[in-house]
Formats: sequence, C-alpha cells, structure tokens
Amino acid sequence: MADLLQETQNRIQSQGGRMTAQRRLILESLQGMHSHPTAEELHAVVSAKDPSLHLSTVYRTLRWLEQEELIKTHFFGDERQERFDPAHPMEHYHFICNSCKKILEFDSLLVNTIKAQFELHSGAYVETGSVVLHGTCAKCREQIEVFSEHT
Amino acid sequence: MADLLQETQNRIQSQGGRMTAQRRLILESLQGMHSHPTAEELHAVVSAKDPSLHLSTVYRTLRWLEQEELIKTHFFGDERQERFDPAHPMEHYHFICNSCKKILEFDSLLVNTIKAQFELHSGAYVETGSVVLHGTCAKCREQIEVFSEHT
DNA sequence: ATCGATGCAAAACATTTGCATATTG
DNA sequence: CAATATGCAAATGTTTTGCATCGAT
Repeated sequence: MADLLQETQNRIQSQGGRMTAQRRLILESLQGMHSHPTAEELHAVVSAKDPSLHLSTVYRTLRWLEQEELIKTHFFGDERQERFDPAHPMEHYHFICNSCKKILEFDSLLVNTIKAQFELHSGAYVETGSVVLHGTCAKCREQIEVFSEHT
Repeated sequence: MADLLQETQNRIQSQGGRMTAQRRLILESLQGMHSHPTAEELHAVVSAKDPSLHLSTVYRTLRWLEQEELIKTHFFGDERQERFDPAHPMEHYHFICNSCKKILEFDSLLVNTIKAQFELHSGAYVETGSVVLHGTCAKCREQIEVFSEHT
C-alpha cells in the first residue's frame, strides 16, 4: 500500500462514508508505527494526540479496514490479543523474538513449494499460507552472550 | 504420544497428584477425537458422559497438560478460541479447510530450510516454526464441482 | 438537514480464579 | 486424614454493540 490514508479516503468516498478526524489520526498512527500493534497499543498512541478518542472507535476503524482488506489481523503465538498488520500487497511471514517480542517480517519462495506439495498429496486447493517462526533475534542473542561472558 | 492416558498417569503419580474420574474422561475423549477441539467442544463431548463435569475443570486439565507439554495450543486463522492439540513428538503443520473447517496435519522438511535461511540472513536463532495453510480440501472441492455441474 | 460516525456504558465471549466442598491416596 | 481436585460463581481481559448525540457533507 503506497498510502493507506489516501486509499482509505477513496474507498470511504466511493461508498458514501465520511473522513473524520478520528479516522485520519488512527490511520496516520497505524502507518507511522511500522509494526503490528494491538488495538490497545494503537489506542495508546492516538490517545496522546486526542485523549477523547475511544477504544471502540479504534476497533471499529480497524474492523472496517480489515473488511476492506487494507489491513490483516493475526493472533501470534499464544497471545490472546489480536494484532493488526497494515497489509502489504504480498503475502509475507513473521518471526517473533521470544525475548524482546519484536516482530520481524520476511519472505520466502519456499512457502509456495510447501503449498504445491501439500496440494499434490492432499488434493486440496491452497489459497493462503502463514508462517510464524519463534526464537531469539540477533540483538537479543548478543545481549545474552555479553551477559554470559560477564558471569 | 503412544498413550496419553498412561503417560498422564505416570506424571500425576510422580508429582503427588491424583487421577480422578474427570481427568480420565477428559483424556479419553481428547484422545478419541483425533482433532483439535476447543475447550468448549471437548466439554460438550465429556458432558455427554458426565453432565456435571464443569467447563473450568476441562480448562484446568488442559492447562496442566499444556504445561507438561503433553498437548499444544494454537490459535488458527482468526478464530478467537484456543484449540488443543494432543502433542505428537514431532513439530507438524496444519491445513484448514475454509469450507468445512476440517483441520489436516502435514509435515514438510522445507520448513527447516526456511528456518535456516531466515537465521542466515537475520542473525536470529529460530526455535520453532508454525505453518498454517488455508484453502479448500479435496472433499469440498468435489462437492463444489458437482454443485456447479448441476446448475 | 441528513445520515453516518463517535463516545460511552453495557453486553458478549473466552478464560481464569477464589473458595467451600468432595474425593483420592 | 490430609491434601488435592472439583463445582460453582464471580472476576478478568478482550472485543462488540445499542443508543443518544455529534459532525461531515
């Protein structure tokens, strides 16, 4: 998505909706975060600029975006909070650091092979695939190393 | 797991716990389902045999099994209910039919390659990986075909 | 002025927990 | 009998919804 705000403008207009200050703020914040926030995390950010903006408005806006396929939602690992992912045009996959909880995105052509192989031996048709890796990110590995050296 | 019930017996004994009728029923049912039930689905099954067995007991038993690593839990797709998976010794992956909601398990050596590639270019250490494919299973594809022929 | 969006409070839903009671070893 | 597990009800945490009001077009 080149510009989530612009694209949203268009869609809202084309279906007789309204661009409000709240929606604008939510969209700008979401785009500015470059991450996969929960509704509450996003709400915390917008609250800083507009303390009266209600959590339920954040949810309603996110659900609208989801249904427009402008964002995607995930449950990662065993977290029970939904995370919202500004939808890139391409399918992509995720790595989550068990230590700092950071979420990294990556791509892999091999997932297509996995899909094809599964289709072949099961007779199913595969539309989408998600891959979530868990482990320790490079930064956290360093810190753990440094920590071990000093003990 | 050769026999979940047997293994559970052993662990309970070794830590001074008690094998109750409720636990036995929950374990037998879980094993008999060959699927990935939610707590409520499992409760519905055990309720048929013991209507007084409470949902909270099902949860408590499942959590205990999880913490003993005898089962695994997942959130699949955008479902907000946790699903419980009698843990096979090996990591394995899932396909979910969008039409009939059936969950199929599969394995793929390629996931190891994906892990290795990600480790290489990110510097992270990858412990576990999950893959969830979504699409239409063979049976549902047939039915859709038949349906189209007749219209 | 109209009708869609918001804030708020309440409902809904999944899961957990405190506690008195029942059951196991 | 002692300690653990259970049933129940109440609490918790997340997301949704009804409704009166506000605000964009």
